[in-house]
Amino acid sequence: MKDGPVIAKIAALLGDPARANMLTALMDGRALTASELAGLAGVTLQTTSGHLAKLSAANLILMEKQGRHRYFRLSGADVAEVLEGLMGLAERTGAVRLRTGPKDQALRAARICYDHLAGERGVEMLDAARRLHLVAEDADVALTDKGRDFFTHMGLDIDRLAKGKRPLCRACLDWSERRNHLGGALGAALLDSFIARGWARRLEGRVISFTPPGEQAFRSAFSIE
Amino acid sequence: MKDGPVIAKIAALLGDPARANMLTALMDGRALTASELAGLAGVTLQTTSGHLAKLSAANLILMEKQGRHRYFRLSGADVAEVLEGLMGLAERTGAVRLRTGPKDQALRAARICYDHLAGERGVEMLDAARRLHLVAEDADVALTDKGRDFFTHMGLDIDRLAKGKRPLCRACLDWSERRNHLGGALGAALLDSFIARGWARRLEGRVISFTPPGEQAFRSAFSIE
DNA sequence: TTCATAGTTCGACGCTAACCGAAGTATGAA
DNA sequence: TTCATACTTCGGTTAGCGTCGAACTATGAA
Repeated sequence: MKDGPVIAKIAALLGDPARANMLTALMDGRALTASELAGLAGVTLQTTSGHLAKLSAANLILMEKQGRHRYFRLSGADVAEVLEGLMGLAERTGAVRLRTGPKDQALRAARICYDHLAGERGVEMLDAARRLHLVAEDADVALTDKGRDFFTHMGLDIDRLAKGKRPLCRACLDWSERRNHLGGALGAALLDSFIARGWARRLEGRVISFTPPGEQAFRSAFSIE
Repeated sequence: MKDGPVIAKIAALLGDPARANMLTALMDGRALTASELAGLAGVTLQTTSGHLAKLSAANLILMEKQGRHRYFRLSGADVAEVLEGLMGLAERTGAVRLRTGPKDQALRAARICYDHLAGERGVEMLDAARRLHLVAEDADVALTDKGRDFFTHMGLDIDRLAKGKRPLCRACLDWSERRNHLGGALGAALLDSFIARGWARRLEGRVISFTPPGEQAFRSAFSIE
């Protein structure tokens, strides 16, 4: 009698087809933009915006702003578990996952995100930087002393970069990988550096193409693989 | 995209406060009547009837007719689990259970159900009969050869009872215990027998009062405790 | 600055569903 | 048979909410 309404409040949120579509699309933990969710749910962007606001207010999803994009993800595994339970109750057959993100393989491999490296290479680089203790997880991402030495040795002027208004390091959500890569002034400087060294170059659109020796040098520099 | 609507269909059923109240009241596996559920949910009987029809159509609950009563129970533990999950999402505190059924302790202990024994004694008796293999679970409940000997030895004329139109054995849902007790011609004959032996007698209303030696004889006959 | 894209807010429309009164059915009691 | 209880069905009202068009804000690109 007391717990009915509280259950109903949450269940009602899951009980709309459009919202349920959005939530199931997020079930594998990826983050999607409002536009992507609108397409998946089959409703307009205005409608989607309203739905996402409700889901956020109930803390079922979290929002991460990124420029003019807003990425939404489930707030936790428990949400996915309840959805799984509901699927079980509905005696569902296997879920069909829609592939999102750039279809072009080149875009997936490496691309520019505003001004820094994104895609598989970008995510690999931040993973490596963490593994090598070049950066530490602070509120966001912070450069370590070791990292300062490392990037200085690479030819970057960290002090100059740190002077600007822009944060030196920024964890940036990757569009295709759905994981973080390195943004901020450092991320931008690194991409500039890679291009200056001839490791990679910009192609049409946002594609970044590493040359074979360039990719090898990149991997070697960050001890990848 | 394909599983959203199927989730939504179930979730929408849980998303109405009145239905959620009913379902949470059923979460401990007991069976309740439509009237009881109406009271718990705070809606009229008509409204409740409609809700229960929807929940039944979705196979979230099962209905068991019993004279002019209709008992409803959850169709399975998975329903309760999903409800638990939703409660968890809602960060609920402990649930408050409403006590249902006869408040009078005497009624709970033993009473007449139409014409046979119900309450704690009734449930104990059917449990014992199963344990002693006097009855077997058929579509309903069926007398075994061993049971036929047992009850014949007790002085019952099983052949005569079996000749009537009325089923010999019937599993009957107990009002207070929310579990089955033994009804049917055999159940009625047994209660008659207990009263004839002086083990128990009817008091005002539906209360059946076992005498202390009568209860002892009853327990001894069915090897209870 | 100007334009384009991403997203939100507002307002109005329309549909669904919860709700209850009233009437009808089914079962038990007297 | 008559009455009472338990429940269902029907009909009409009402309220909530999902939906989209249009306008507005914010960010990035040129």
